[in-house]
This record gives sequence, structure tokens and C-alpha cells, in this order.
Amino acid sequence: MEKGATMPSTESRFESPLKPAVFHILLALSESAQHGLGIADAVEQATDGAVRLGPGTLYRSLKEMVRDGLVCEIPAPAEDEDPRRKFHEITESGGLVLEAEAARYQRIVEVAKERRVLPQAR
Amino acid sequence: MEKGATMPSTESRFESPLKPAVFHILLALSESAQHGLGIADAVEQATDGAVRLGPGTLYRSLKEMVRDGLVCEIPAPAEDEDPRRKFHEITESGGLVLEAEAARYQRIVEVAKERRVLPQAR
DNA sequence: TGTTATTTATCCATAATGGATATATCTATA
DNA sequence: TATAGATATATCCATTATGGATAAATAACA
Repeated sequence: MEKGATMPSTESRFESPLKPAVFHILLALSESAQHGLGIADAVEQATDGAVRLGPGTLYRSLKEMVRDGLVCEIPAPAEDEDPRRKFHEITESGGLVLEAEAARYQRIVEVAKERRVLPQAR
Repeated sequence: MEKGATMPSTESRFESPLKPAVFHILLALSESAQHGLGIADAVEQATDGAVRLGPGTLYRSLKEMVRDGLVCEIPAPAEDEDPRRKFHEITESGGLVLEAEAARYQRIVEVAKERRVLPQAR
């Protein structure tokens, strides 16, 4: 980042390559608020089964993400929901961090296209 | 992987999410053969400084990748090259693995676009 | 010819992850 | 309404991955 550049304070605290687990959890929550295991399932689906979060990574990451303000816990979206489920929602700050990281992924994909590793879309 | 499924032997040995370091080294070598520190520089450039490989990760990864047939050592491309430099080239197998991993990245970017995390290209 | 910079390489501390396990509670069924 | 099994969160520990310090060799240069 350039010195003197202004930037939303929310992004600047997060070092550039986000931990993969955190990135995938944010991406899962960009669809809709979810509870823990729902997030794990969503990540597995979005990645065709390539990325699978173990319970250790999942709940540890969620706790850190709440601490860092990337997500927050919200009441169950439905009355008849299993009360054991704890739902989390992505915050505005989390949305910005997710966007920045997704843009990094996009840039890498562009490089791969330039190198003819992936077919050029056109 | 399903039992009994046929698959190109080269890809099947590599579990799905490639280690980030290995992926970035392969992507760097898809441009041209490079020596160790040249790879580190190329990775830093391609990722706008976001990904930086320490010497430990760099040389350890290269050794493993040679062992796994993803890259191979080649003679220096020029006569007057610093003889300490050891150049590596991506192999055909490495190219296939890189393509598969890049496609995974691409899929993630597509998901981000569907979710309106990234602007839809059009 | 001595000094500094470059390059490869290894080692160790730290960080990140996955899986086993624990605990609680919901659901289904006899 | 017991009981059994499934679901959900949570923690702990072993394994894996990474980064940085350091070493050793040699090139470049004053």
C-alpha cells in the first residue's frame, strides 16, 4: 500500500493473503447467514468438494473472525430453528475484506489466462 | 476419488488444493524457466507483492516439486549466466496440475461474481 | 586482494490445519 | 417416555506449511 494513501480503516488491519479458511467462510456467508456446519457444507459445495473445513479450523476461525469484526453472531433466522445452531452474518468490514481477497484471486486468474494456462475468455 | 475411475496418472497423485507456494511457483514457471530467486521475484510481481516466498519455503518446495515431477532442473539458458543459479522448468505433468488448480481459482472467482462480491464482467 | 553482494541450502520457531474426542441436545422410534 | 442415534458446538493435540535466521560457497567489485 502506498504511503499516504487513504483507505477504509477496516481493510488495513488484514494482511494480504487471507487465510484460506477465513476466505472461504466469508465467501460462504456472502450468500446468506449460516450456522457452523451449514458454512462447512456451503464451502464444500462452492469448491466442488476441494475445500473441506475440519471442525477445528471451522470453529476456531469463526471465533477469530467475530473477534476481528469480520462476522457477527445473529439470532436464528427462523423460530423453529434448532437452538443449538449459532448463526453468523458477514459484516460490512468482512464484505470489504472479502472483496479485496476475491480481487486477488481474480488477478491470479488473469495472469493464468495471459500465460495460456487457462483459455482466454472471448 | 472414486474407486475404479480412470484418470490421467499425472493429476491423480496431487490432492486438490495445491499448497499455495507450489501453485505460485508453477504459475511463475509457466512464463519461463527461472532460477530460485528469480522465481521468488516473479511470484511477488505476479501477486502485486501479496505473496512472498521465504527461502525456506522456496527451496524446500522446489526440491519436493522435482521429486514429484512437477518441475525439472535444466542447464542455464545463457552461457554467461551466474553458475550458482539453478534453473527449473515446468514439466508437462506440472502444466496439467497447474491448469487444474488455476481452474479451481477461476471457479471461486465465478462464485464471487455470482454473489456480487466482484463486479460481473460484461 | 580483501570486502560486499548474491545464491543456494538447512534448521528451527511459529502458524495453520485436520481429526479425535467431549459435551450437549435434538429427533426418531419402540 | 425411555432409549438410541444423529446433529451441533467446542476443545485439544498431532501434523503440516511457512517464514526467518543462519550458514556456506562463490561471484562481483573497489
